Amino acid sequence: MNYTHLNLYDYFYNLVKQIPEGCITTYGELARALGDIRAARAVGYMLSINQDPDKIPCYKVVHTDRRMGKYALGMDEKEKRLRKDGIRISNGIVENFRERFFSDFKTDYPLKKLQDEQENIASMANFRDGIDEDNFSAIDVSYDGRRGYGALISYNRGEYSIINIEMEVDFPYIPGYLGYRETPFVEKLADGVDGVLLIDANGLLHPRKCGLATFAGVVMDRATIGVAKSLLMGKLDDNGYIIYNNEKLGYAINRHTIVSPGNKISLESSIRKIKLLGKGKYPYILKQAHNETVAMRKRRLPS
DNA sequence: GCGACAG
DNA sequence: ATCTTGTCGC
Repeated sequence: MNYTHLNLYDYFYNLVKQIPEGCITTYGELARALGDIRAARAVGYMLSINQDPDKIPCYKVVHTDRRMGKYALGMDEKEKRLRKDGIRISNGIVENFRERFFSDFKTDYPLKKLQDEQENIASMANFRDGIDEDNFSAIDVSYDGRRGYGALISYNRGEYSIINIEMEVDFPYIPGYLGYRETPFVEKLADGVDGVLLIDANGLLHPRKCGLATFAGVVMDRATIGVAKSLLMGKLDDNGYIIYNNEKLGYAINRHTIVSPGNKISLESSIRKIKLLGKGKYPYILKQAHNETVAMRKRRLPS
């Protein structure tokens, strides 16, 4: 199963280049041009790692409430560049915000298209048991800017083994779109390793029923279980289940161990498996995978 | 004004 | 996730 490989960084920086001379826009407006207001923080993040502030004019992006916002080259520099464009600033507030506000981006709202794709992928997930659960692997990824460090720790046929990889990412973290960021790691790490994949994320417990565990599970036609450390959405009922729109989508083993099925496994089996593995706590194998990715990243940091 | 917001 | 340029809703 294939899916859209979109370089959201490139797409985004091209949107920023569209802001006309003498105009400003907001983080939120750029997020809407991407297709989802929930990308607003990712907009700030992508601007913060902008490698070319002269060609990609991120100084033109300000807060919705007219505050100037931050700038990697310093607030004074942002104010200076804005003033040069005729933007009036007083006490860090944009005075002529209204007449200089630009929102007419030429865009095809890529995140909306990805949402449609997620719904389609979700419709292909199945939650029937049948896969051998005795062999399993845990996957996690750490980041340093656009560089990602992924690790897989597997317990197969009584033996532990570890695989790690390093790749550049072309998609930032945006709540609801983790599949597009991390599926490439899952595919590469789990290729040739059999058994159930435990993924540090949600599966069914997702606004479009397509968290990373489901997304990657369907793409790879593999059994996956999502084990998140915090609640993305929904409410806990009296029995520990997580309910969203009157549907049971997940289960909280504890406050920091949120289980939802990804693909080719039921919610009940997912709960049983993770409860057993972690003895009611966050499974150690997932913690190990996380520790490994952090170690990889620190090893690579400039010495 | 404070929390939500997978990683 | 890292230590970092947000927004909305209660």
